[in-house]
Amino acid sequence: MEIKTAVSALAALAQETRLSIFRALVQAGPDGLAAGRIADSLSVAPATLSFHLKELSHAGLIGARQDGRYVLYTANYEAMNTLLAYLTENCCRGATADCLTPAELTTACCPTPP
Amino acid sequence: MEIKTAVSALAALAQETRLSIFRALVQAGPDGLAAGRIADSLSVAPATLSFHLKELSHAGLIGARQDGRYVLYTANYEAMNTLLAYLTENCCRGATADCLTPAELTTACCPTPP
DNA sequence: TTGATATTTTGATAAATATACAAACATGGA
DNA sequence: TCCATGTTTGTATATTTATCAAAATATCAA
Repeated sequence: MEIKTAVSALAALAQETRLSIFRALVQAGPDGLAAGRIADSLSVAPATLSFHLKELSHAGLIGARQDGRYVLYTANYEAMNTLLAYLTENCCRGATADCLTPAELTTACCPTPP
Repeated sequence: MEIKTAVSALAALAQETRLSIFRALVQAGPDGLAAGRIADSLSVAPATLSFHLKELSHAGLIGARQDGRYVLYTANYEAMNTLLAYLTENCCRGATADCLTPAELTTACCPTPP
């Protein structure tokens, strides 16, 4: 993972509204959530929500698909897992046996089958 | 974990120099690294490095201890693990069996024995 | 005590960004 | 066509953010 990619992802998450959106999507699972439902549950104005969704999307942390008149957003689990692995990469240089391996972290959440 | 805590941690990491510093400390392990060694390896001016170390420290991501005329900085593994667990909390609401549990993530790297 | 090394603080500067809202626009379905 | 769902644009405002030079602090050694 490129450091610039990691920095954009972290910057996108470093804001309360966006972090809440992202966590809601992580918890929603692969089916995702319609923009309207996110707006309702977080009490954010539609235009403001769109702005934040775009930020997360640009950072590669979420994806979107049209479903009828709804737009369903989903967490990009692979991107998240890659970020987690990047943060802990080469942890302790292996000095502590209990640390998770990069492989274990890249499948931390909803791993996509190869 | 409080969302504001998570946001400060993410904001602290959302900068190239600081992310590099933090990753270097994660890899250095519990012994840590002297400020000077970090400055050398990243080619950052001392004052600038101090500024960034303080940011990371305020966010609770690193700690420091004096060692002779050196100051040794260490990653706060517990804070990092807590952050990872917060991001993935309640992932998929358990729909995917393979997801790591919060407990597994809070010991992702260099877990502190209870 | 004096000098040398290591690190932090301060003050100044310069550039940039970030968030929110209102209103207009686009798209899909009944 | 009309309504519901979302997105875009323009605008306003406030707030940071990163860096450097120079001075200050701290520890050790001669």
